[in-house]
Amino acid sequence: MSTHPSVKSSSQIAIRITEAILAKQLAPGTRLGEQQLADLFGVSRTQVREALTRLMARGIVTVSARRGWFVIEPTPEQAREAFEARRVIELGLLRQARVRPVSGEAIRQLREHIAREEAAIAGADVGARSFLLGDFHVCLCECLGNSLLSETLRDLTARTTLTAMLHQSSEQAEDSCSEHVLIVEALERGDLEQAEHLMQVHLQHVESGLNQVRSSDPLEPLRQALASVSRQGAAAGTGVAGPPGKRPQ
Amino acid sequence: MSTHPSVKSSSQIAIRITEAILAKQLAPGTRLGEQQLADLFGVSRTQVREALTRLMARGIVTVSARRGWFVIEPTPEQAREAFEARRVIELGLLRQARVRPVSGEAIRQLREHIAREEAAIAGADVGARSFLLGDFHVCLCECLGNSLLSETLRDLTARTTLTAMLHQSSEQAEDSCSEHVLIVEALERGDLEQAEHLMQVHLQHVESGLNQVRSSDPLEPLRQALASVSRQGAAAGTGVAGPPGKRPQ
DNA sequence: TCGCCGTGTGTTGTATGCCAATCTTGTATA
DNA sequence: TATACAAGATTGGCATACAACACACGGCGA
Repeated sequence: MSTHPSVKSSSQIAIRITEAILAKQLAPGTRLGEQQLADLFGVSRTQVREALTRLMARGIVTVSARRGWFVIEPTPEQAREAFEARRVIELGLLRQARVRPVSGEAIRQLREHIAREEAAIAGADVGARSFLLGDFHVCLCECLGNSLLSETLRDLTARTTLTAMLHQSSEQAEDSCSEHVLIVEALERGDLEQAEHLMQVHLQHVESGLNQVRSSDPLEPLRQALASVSRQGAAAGTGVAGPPGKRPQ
Repeated sequence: MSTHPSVKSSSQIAIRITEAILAKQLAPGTRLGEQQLADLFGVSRTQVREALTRLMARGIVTVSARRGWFVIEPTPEQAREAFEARRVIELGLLRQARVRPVSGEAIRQLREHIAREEAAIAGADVGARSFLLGDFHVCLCECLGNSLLSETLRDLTARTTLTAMLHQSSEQAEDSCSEHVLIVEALERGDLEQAEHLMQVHLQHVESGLNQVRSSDPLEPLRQALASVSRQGAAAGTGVAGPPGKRPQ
């Protein structure tokens, strides 16, 4: 899978990178060299640049002039904004859903998604777990009938995930999953007010993890700078989009 | 300004195209030839492709394989989705704003924006008017403190504008502007519930314009196809894709 | 030893040329 | 009239070249 040369289009590359971030396989601040990625995916720099350009437009990577491309490292302020944006969208979504009742098919899909979450948690698959826990919100958005917003939400989720890595929030996977269950149950009952409340609380829980760290440890940025480096090495170890030849170990 | 070679980055090109769309200077379906734009901006195809790629990621243009790039032509269904997304975001925004009161500075900025709207309406500057009427919503979003969402909102506004052109909704500029006034006044009073209601109504008004047309005239797409061509020709007459030299009058 | 400065190296930014794929269009033919 | 075919135009993508710039390294002076 990793060095497979048959990756056709640049969008495939963008998707791979996004997935890697959502699965916590790419740490914030990771360098994404054009030539490196080109070699890895077996394409030319042209395609890689196109993919990175697209990701930049979505706010997932940044480019430092003539220095390179990097996975974004959200500042606490940016993290707050991302959560705020998620609150606006997800709560607004549930509120608007009052007009148009949730279909049974949507409920079924959400239940299926939660089943996958539980499987990933049971199987201790960290990557899949992280991905699915974030993807639930995207899935919910799609099930409520708005695929436009789901794209935005996916990007925001990526930011959130990166923030969580950077500020090492304690991801209580089981808690998140059970909260997802409660939300879907409320939706099934048609109790959208309750669903909205539960979502509010859920997002608050997710966000609160990093607030603790931030407020209690003022010299946290330094520790994180170092942690970021070590994690970068770990990412390369997985064999994924992390620099291929790079570390001779 | 038109063939000025000093247009540095591809983002400038993307911005120009976006502005042209928001100002209704680029009709939906307009062809955006790579070489054409390259000549126009005095850069190579490389830069143009980058800009177009970015716009595609934002859902403003599409590329038909080996046929060319085009300004999107939202289908009625897509138009509905865009409005739905705007409702979710803008109403959600106002609801979340209940927690954090609106600052006086924000009110001041919004009032200034409305003043510009009124000036554009009085001056009969169609481009500026269209741009400002749409930009109000983006501006509101930024004033309420979320620059992340404002980008998304800008793209959605672009879609909305294109929809309006395609289904030639009667843009009652004065009405929209006075509704903007009411919304800001509600915000100033701190009556966020009322502001939310007003926004709901306002968006409904904007959307309703095209529903009429769609239901009453089934062969509308053809007429629009021709209208699109004539506009395209007019745009090309200015020296191409529209934005730079603007109207030689 | 410490601090400053030139140089070398690596990476991106951009342009250019090239060629294949294929869509459009115009034309010729049955 | 309708179909088939050929010519032209445009994108899709690659390789390359080269400039601009950032950064690390090593030398030089104090």
